[in-house]
Amino acid sequence: MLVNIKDDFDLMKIAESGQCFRANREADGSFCFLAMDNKCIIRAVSESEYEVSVSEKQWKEFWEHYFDFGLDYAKVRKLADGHKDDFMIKSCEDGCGIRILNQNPWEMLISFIISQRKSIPAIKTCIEKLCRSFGKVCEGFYAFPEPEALVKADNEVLADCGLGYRLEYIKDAAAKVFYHELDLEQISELPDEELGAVLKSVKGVGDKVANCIMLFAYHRTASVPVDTWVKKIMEEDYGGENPFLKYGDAAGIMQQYAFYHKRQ
DNA sequence: CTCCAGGGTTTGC
DNA sequence: GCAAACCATGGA
Repeated sequence: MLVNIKDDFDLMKIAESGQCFRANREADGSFCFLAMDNKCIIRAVSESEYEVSVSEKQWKEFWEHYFDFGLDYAKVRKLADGHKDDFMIKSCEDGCGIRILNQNPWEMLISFIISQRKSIPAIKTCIEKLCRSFGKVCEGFYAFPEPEALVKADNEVLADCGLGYRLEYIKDAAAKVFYHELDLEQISELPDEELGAVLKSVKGVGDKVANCIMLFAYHRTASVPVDTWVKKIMEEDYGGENPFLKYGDAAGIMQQYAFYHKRQ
């Protein structure tokens, strides 16, 4: 099916933005996005036209929300001009096309627990092994594992996925979700501060990982995950100050532009 | 071989 | 309250 996309949309930048770990460029130039047990192959055919592998129903009901087409990113990028914020103006130009995806909270919880002290390629490898070992077999791919599969997972097979010391964190998270000690859907009603506190009750989830889950799963765009790259930005480009807070509800989006720019 | 990665928890002061 | 030590593994 053909879809028309007029707002910022750069598949390569989104796939490499470090917010999703199961998006890849194929040899033919198309991009494959996997989310839980959903798959979409998408390819640019002209300036604003894209060929997608899913039905109109699936596109409207799932992927439009996934790619966050409800938000005007061109408008967000203009905020940097208003603050005369040179580093952020460059970041917005450089990162133009990035969007904050609406991803599954469970997938983000597990993915970002794994992310600590790992490079992005290593995270992707680790998650792919998890899916291959514990995910449902779908047409041409493995789904992201359900909580039940990880609760019941054999520790040796889990260890072979390269989790390292994070294995007990993953087990704790899976148990809390599977036995409804943590309801990832219900907590979506909570205000930012309480949502963050609940997420941090999971072992291995600290301030940074909680903020990633809030931003990339619950679309709390005021959340700013502070990682090694953001610390570098604050130290090297803003004299120790946090340059994102002044953007309020757009802080997390500006952070994502800056993260992309700094990593280039 | 060495270094470090989208950090968090535990320990010691 | 804070800083330092420690954590297991893969990719560059």
